Amino acid sequence: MPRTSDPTRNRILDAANCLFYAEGIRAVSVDAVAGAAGLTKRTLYYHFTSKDDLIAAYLQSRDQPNLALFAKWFNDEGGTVADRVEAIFTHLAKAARHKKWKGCGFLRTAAELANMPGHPAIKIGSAHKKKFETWLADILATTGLVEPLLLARQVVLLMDGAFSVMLVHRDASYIEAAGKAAATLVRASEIRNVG
Amino acid sequence: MPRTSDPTRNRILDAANCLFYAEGIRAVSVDAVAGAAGLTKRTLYYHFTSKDDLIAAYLQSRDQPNLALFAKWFNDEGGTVADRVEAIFTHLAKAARHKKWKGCGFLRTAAELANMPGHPAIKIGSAHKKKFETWLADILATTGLVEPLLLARQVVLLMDGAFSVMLVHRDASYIEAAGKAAATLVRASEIRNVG
DNA sequence: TTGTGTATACTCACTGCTTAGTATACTTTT
DNA sequence: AAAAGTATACTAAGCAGTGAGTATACACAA
Repeated sequence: MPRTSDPTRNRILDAANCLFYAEGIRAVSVDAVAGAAGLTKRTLYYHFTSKDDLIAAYLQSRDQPNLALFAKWFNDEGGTVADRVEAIFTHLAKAARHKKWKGCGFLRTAAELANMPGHPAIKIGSAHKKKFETWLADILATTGLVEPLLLARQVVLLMDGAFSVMLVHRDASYIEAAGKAAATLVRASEIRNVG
Repeated sequence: MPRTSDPTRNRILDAANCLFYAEGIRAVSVDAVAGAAGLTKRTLYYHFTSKDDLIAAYLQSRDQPNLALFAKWFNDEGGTVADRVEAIFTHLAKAARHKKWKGCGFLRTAAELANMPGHPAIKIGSAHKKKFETWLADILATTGLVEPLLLARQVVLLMDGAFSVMLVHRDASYIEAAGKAAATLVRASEIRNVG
């Protein structure tokens, strides 16, 4: 049984990450991933039991890095909580202007696998989104805002809306509009708390 | 050249609508659509030039019905504009609890075709979303709210966020949270206008 | 130190199936 | 007869997954 730190396994995951994110899950064959990783399909099947297994592992490998990036964007910002939440969107809009940007891998995979609700990859996506929501709710609660759970959820909805709408319009100003909305909601929560 | 009102063409579109929405674009073969429509693939190719053409026609056929439904949900509701906007989300949440519900066909198609930015189906999706945004902005402007364009866009972002997040969590309370956020934003816009 | 056993990590070649799209011919309608 | 519409049967390519075998490395016994 190959170990998690296996360099070959990681090479396959890197290739899967590139291809699945760039082209989509169903559009990329196992052969293509193996080829990009510089080995044969049979070897890939030595490290992963199936394509579904590979898809799940691909998303799992994106969980921590993505969360860390959002946290960094928030933490590097000064000002009020509203400002710092909006900063996440500002950085997202910047990233989204790059040509290779194709939205959120978790959401796109869930959309593609909408006919398989119990798919392992969707569960991993669900856990990932929940982690972000909880992280944000904790921050909002610590700041003393009212209804931090609801507020965090609403910010998440704006963020995921921005991810999705971008794939339709390819216009990063939507992400900035979402950021403004998030800031408005946070400030409304501040006001309600003070008053 | 077959006409738009062709009953056979519509039968194919109905089948495409059911299958593409239920299973996804790439997961459904042209054969499957033809079979569900009760005819052979060759006949389908007489009415549509390619699978991409069929996909685009499928989304085009959903444009007006979907917009009409949202308008009905809004118009049937009494109360303030905020209440009526929130009503759209409430109805959406109700629809989303059905097992067959699989989110927004336009967004899911855009997510699946994220590697083909210029695809006709994505352009149709873009036009559809723009129409809804414009319809809402007109209402908000007529009501005398400040920045109706931005506000309409933010409501759209919440709605599309709700569509997408639902595919990950399968929890309709997210749609209600989005509705509350939309109402909060609309009311914040009212307040700013009055003050 | 040489030989034997074994697990790891890999490749080549393949199966069985599905795919989008087409060449050709038949039927029905006008 | 001519045109529209449909079916049968096909091509050529791609797909996920597998059977069978190989190179390497490392363990341990003689």
